[in-house]
Amino acid sequence: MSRAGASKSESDPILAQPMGDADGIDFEIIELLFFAYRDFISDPDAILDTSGFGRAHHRVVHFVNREPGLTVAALLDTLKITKQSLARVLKQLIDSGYIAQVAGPEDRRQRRLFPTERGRELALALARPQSRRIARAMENLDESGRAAVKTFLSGMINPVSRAGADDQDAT
Amino acid sequence: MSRAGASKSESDPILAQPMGDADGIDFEIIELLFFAYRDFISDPDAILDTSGFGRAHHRVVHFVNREPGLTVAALLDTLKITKQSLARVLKQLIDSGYIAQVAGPEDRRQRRLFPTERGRELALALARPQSRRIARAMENLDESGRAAVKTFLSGMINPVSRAGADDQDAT
DNA sequence: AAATTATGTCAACATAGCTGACATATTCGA
DNA sequence: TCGAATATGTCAGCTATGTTGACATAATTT
Repeated sequence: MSRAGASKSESDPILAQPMGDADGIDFEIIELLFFAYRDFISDPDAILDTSGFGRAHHRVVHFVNREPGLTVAALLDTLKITKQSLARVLKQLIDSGYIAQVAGPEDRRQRRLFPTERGRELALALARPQSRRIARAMENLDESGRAAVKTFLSGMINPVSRAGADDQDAT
Repeated sequence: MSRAGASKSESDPILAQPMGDADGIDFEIIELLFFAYRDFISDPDAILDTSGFGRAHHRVVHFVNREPGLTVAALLDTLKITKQSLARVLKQLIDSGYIAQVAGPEDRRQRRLFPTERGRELALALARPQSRRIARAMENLDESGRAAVKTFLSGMINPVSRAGADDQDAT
């Protein structure tokens, strides 16, 4: 070897030309997505800072409020994290009265997750500024424009894998 | 006190009703953004795993390639992180020959950042699958639909603060 | 009764943020 | 010309949130 393994030192030539859409890549949308998401997430972050929670708590509170009675397994599948990761934040949310667990009526091994009043309020408070931001970003679009946005965002999402596809933490 | 401070225990009443668009909040778009971004970022993540870098490196390599000659201060401003955070990943990228520094021609205190050939290749490799995903998501949209997507994403971004606005780490 | 499933938990580790403090070189302003 | 301000680097320690692996318990299924 003489090149390849290069751990700097022998002065690698430098590129002064910006990488641009000319390279056949849609950098414009890539960056718009980066900045849009960064700012979109900063709204709830500011609120979270106050209450001592983080983004992980946000996601849990959100989905439990969107689908009360969710099982732990379903939540793990939605978030695509491990149960050990979830355990930490879920415990905090339960201990501080934002979420409650109820043994499954059919299968009593399950812990179905429900929001408390307090949990519902937090979820709404976090969603409010995000919804306002979305409304602002949409205000100059007509119906077909809004539909295009939904089509686009839906198209960015991986198709759901059927059946008992790949597990995350199959212990 | 008797309510309010509630640290669970005395059985908080549970809410079984899902929180929905009825609450005057656009949960549909909120969730589409969450899932879209999660999957969008998973493409480069898979590549990064191979090379031993992470998302932080991805962002640095990306912006240095997009704007060669960027100063450290400008990069910090784009990323909205602290210099100590940046230092870690930047050092690794420089040491392994993806990025090179050059003293500023005007102001020699500056370290202008440039990609090497190796760095350019990495940036392109990371952007490729993201661009493909975007193309797929756009394939059923006409020109006005694509324009709507750009308008929407642009509208989601915070307006740039003028002049020497708020600093991040004013040492 | 044995195997499987749903969940919880302990321990250790990695990444990528953060704050605070201080060092160095260079430039700018009085 | 000298002192202040600026651009950057670096040390040390903390936090949040992800990861693996191993093992425990209760309930359900076969």
